Amino acid sequence: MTETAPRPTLEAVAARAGVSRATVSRVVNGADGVREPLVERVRRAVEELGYVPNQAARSLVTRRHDAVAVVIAEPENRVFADPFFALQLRGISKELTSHDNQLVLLLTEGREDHARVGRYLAGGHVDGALVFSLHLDDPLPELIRRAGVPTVFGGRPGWSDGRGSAVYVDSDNRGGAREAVRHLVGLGRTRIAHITGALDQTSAVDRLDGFRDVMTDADPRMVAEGDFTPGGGERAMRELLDRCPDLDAVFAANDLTASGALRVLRERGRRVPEDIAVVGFDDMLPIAEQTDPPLTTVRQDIEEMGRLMARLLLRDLDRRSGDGTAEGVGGAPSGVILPTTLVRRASA
Amino acid sequence: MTETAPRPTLEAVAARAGVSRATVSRVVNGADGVREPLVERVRRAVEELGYVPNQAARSLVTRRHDAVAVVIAEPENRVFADPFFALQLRGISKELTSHDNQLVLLLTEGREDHARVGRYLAGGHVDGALVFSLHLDDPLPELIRRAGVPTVFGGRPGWSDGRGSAVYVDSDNRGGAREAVRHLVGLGRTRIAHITGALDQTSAVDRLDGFRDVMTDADPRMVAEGDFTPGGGERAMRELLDRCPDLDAVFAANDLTASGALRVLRERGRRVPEDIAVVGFDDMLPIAEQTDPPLTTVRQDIEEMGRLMARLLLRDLDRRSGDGTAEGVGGAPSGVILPTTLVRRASA
DNA sequence: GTGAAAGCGCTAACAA
DNA sequence: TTGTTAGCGCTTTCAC
Repeated sequence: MTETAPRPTLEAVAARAGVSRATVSRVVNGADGVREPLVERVRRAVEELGYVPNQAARSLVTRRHDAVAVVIAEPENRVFADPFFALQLRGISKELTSHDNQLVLLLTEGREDHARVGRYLAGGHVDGALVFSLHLDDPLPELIRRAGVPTVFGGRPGWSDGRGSAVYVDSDNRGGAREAVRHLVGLGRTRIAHITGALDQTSAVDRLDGFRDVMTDADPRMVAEGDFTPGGGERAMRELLDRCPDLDAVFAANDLTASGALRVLRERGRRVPEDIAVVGFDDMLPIAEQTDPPLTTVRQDIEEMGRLMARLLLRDLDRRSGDGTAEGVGGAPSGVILPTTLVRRASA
Repeated sequence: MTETAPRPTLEAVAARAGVSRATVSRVVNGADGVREPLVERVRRAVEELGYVPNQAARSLVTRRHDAVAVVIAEPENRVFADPFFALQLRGISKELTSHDNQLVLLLTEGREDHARVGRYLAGGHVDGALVFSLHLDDPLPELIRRAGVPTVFGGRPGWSDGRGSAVYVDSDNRGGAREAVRHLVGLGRTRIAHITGALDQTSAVDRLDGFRDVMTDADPRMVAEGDFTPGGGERAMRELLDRCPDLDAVFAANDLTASGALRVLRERGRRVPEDIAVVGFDDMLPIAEQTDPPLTTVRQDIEEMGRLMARLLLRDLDRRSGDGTAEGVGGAPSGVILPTTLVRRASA
């Protein structure tokens, strides 16, 4: 490793180009009102010196950081068990990158971490935040609200309203669930069960609601609670089979859950889809394509969700820097709901 | 959203506590040499005002950012298809967090991104970098070297040495592979095949070497090239079966590959493990436990790898801030190799 | 159109 | 032990 290279400053560039710091600053920041020959000279000096602006110095005066925090609050291990999280990050990263913003990742696992995140957000290190995986009792939204950082949520926040508006991006969980169940109905199935996700998350609640929209007269015993994991899927599937041995279809709250259910069905000698049809949710490829049989499932465009969240946030940040203040995007509780599509494979 | 709150400054705290800015700074930064009563007064003022230090101002003078970049260079989609990446991030995040460092995530997908990353790293926005998923022809290491940022690599970098030292953390890919193959030998298998990973990554090469260490006289036709994906596993498995119909075991370069192989075996009516035993690598739970049959595989502690990388980097950063300069940790090309363990399930 | 000068909020000598 | 002071590198009025 070499000596810490003494990085050139604006001053140095100015000297080299024979102009003032102010002029260099203007050129570097693309402000107009500098005459062409000077621009050229400055550009060359920047090039020759390998000048890169010092972000800290800049932030100190502009109060912008061109950085966004991504907060992933997941006490359990779920996020880490499926690629959901990676895909969202990718979408976010692409969008932020194309707007020259940095992504600061904040992973939290317990209560202690919340305080830390709250402090960080309140510390004004980033211009905004993208927040995921909220659970109903999560203290994080409140901390974030108090921190006063512009925020976009991933997934509909679960708090009963009155707590002010929230900007969020979500999949059409309810509509997607309806489509899944209708598909099963269209297959001639009549004894359709549902394995829910973790019901402290709105995505699970919404999918359950979608199920009920179609199965208006569903026997309550046809619904078993899962938790979005394969293990939960297994447990729930066993319950269902014990309670209602004659069921002929299952809609699982996600693909992981479905994979657990499939395992139990195989173990109990039920053929899929002949005896029991199975539909999942997510279309996580490494899961959905690898199960036996491959899973019919509801696809949501995870990467696009991430992208859209970032886009909404950046737009909001731009608006704020115009006037001094701003409401949540649009001034009212606003959510953007992305469509889902049913992907047919062999399981239903 | 409310007005942008005018955050209190050191000055404000000092005024409130009736001391100088310097004293407040000392208290805030935990420097000793301030008498108890004053400390107390300052603490109270900080509390009352809700003071949070302005990181930009601090960095401007200290030239520390307490931030580390995590660079994940993955042109393909592989990282996003398995939870590898999430686990490493978790390990890194935990370690950084406990040392009050932030994690800046840099995802790259193509050549254009490399330049951007290089610029960012050279821009002195972060104190160091953790870099993953290097491929043999990757231009990134060179960019990073030129940026002069202290770096720890995840996985042994593939360049032929002479290009200077590199600090890295890796699993014992070769040893793990040996153990896997020996296990198959111990099972009485004699016609053992190997499906490699993407051979432009050292992990794949090392696992192949491990295979060869044990199967010294292996028929070259018993090795088929894969790419760490299920699809690659399928393709390779078909090849192997066509070339050597009498093989009785397969060691796959990772679990995803193994899952593809299993699918082909099932499709061709070969029983696992009776006819053909299969061993994977990684022990990615959602994959390894869900396959049919569950996968015997070589576990590497991914999260610990991430943790260790962060620890090494932070230690190095601390050392540097002591004297002005420093060599790569230990002053020589140095790698830390983490042990692997064989996990027995049903497939072998 | 360009430059001079005044800070942004903080740390780190140095004095007291 | 505490306070005073001089910048860190940049943007941004405000004159010219």
